[in-house]
Amino acid sequence: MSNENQLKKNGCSPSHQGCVSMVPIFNHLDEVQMEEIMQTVQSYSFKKGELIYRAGDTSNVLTIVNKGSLRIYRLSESGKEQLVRVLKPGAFTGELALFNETVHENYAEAMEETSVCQITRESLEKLLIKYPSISLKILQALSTRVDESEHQATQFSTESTEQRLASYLVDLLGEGNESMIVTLPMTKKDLASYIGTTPETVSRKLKELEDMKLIKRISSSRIKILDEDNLLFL
Amino acid sequence: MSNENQLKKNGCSPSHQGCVSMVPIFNHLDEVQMEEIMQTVQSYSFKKGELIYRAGDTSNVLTIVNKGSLRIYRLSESGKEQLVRVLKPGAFTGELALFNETVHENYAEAMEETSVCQITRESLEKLLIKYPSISLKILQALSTRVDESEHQATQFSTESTEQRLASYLVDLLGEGNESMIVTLPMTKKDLASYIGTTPETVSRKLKELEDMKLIKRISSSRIKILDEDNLLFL
DNA sequence: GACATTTCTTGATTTGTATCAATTTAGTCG
DNA sequence: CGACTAAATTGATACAAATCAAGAAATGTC
Repeated sequence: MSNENQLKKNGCSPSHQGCVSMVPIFNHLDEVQMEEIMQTVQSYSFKKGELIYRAGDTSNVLTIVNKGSLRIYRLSESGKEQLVRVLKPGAFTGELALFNETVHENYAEAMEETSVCQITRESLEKLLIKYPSISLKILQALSTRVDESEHQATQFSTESTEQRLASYLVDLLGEGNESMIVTLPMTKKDLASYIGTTPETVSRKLKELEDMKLIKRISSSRIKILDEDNLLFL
Repeated sequence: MSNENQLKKNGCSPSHQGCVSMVPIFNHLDEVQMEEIMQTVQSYSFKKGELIYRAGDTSNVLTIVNKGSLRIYRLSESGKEQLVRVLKPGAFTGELALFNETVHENYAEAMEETSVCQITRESLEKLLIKYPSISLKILQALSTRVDESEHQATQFSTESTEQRLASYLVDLLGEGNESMIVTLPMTKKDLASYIGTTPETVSRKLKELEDMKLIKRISSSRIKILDEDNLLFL
């Protein structure tokens, strides 16, 4: 942990109950088993802007988001920052350093007041042996992440900024959102970093999409999707 | 399997011995255990250009490369192809469709005469329960893949084509290659697709790097690295 | 609620890279 | 081996998006 002075450990708070019962990698187990896992899990909270870990740190814990959100980002060789993904409750990070006994390659930063649970390598390995279904859940999660990340890489290398922005908005919309209104979960600066462009270009492209009557900006962070099909068809 | 007529199944050939004893996810086990796994594994071979699977296919097997190489690529929404990675002996693919019981999102094509081993979901799940260390190996491999893919996405979004090409060449060089000569493992067309550019630009950038005395082209597919440090420092 | 600070937007300009077109080179096969 | 096909190179041009700069809006703070 890179900033021990800043975190609050609350070993027995009820908050990490949720942590176990809520996350996909554990919540398929029964009550007794989850109770057992709770004993092995530590809960911490971070204030906005605090780092859970940074690139280069060694670590032997898996970090699971309980409440709030984490910003996972990388720095390129030339020092530019790229937002890799945003972790919402139930998602985990730190698997690279954990499973490969190596250092972190990315940064995890609290985007708001955020509480996380951490489980050590030893505890997790014991659990994986005792409950192989947990392995399967983590394998599912990781293979999905590989897919998402490769999808993103493909978009970066083959699609225009406009297309990437448009499909990001449609992704945000998700299934069966009647209102057709999406709320941007991050600043435009982070959004730009996430889709691999600059804030200026995001601003301009949003205006273009609005001019084309594909979207309508409701407020600075709320956007109404007017024409989902043509957004994907750019 | 998308082209059953084209593949040759050779159930009892010695080739899939190697398949098990060679791959990182199994070769830490002892002889008897590997023998057991060999019983559950099927071996197939593919000719150059044949597809092992395509996007949209359902599948319940994990495919492990035994000999030869596979080209894993994706098509973007707009139909452009992007080379995601090249699988060499010991590497595996198909985990998304396997673990998530969903369809493939990418294509796997033999780059040359290639033999693979396949293991079904049922067999693998039994093995994972019996030998949890296999889970750990797969978790290691997948978390490394997530890291590599996110690294690539970050490069796409933050680095210039020239920098991406240069760091690709340095990556190819690897550790302790005395000769400082790398051999491109794919056509320039595939290389262009892999680093997210066009063949024309690859050609031009290689010339620029040569003009800068950072590399020297020996033959069409062999390149001598003259100045590793400055290649990374572009 | 007014001030300060960051974020966002808009404009003018530059630049990197894609695209199109034409050779040249390399690879393949009868 | 020469003919054919695909791959690679080179040049000219077009264009998307980054950069630089400045003002507007939003957000946070005392």
